[in-house]
Amino acid sequence: MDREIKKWIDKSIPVVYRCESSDCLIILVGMNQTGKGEKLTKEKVAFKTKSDIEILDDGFKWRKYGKKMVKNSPNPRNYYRCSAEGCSVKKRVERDVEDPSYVITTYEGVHNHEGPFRS
DNA sequence: CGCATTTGACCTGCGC
DNA sequence: GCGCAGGTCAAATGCG
Repeated sequence: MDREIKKWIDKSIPVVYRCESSDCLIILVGMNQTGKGEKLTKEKVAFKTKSDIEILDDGFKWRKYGKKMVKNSPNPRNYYRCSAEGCSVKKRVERDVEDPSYVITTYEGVHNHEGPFRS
């Protein structure tokens, strides 16, 4: 995680928000190309939340498409994708290295459709 | 019956 | 140019 954040900092300027009222950390990363001359504009949002399970249902239907073991942490990393058509939003879920009780959920992209309402 | 999930392999990108 | 790491895809299986 630390290395990844460093990577983001190296390529863009991340904005970090902290939820003092609860155990969560929100990191907004606006990836604007800085040195390539291109105009790549990707947005990445990482949520670090204290949770027992890694399947945080945020109202969308996610389809798991991959699992990977990162060297940085002994924990596996899960890759999810929005099941809606035309919606290429990707979600990455992994546990915190220092605090296994924390789950780091990273969203990439924006939903081009209205998400299913969950009451 | 349909769809989501699972695991391993393959491919691409970046670093050295 | 090669090696490593990360990310993605695809086929089979299980469950709803």
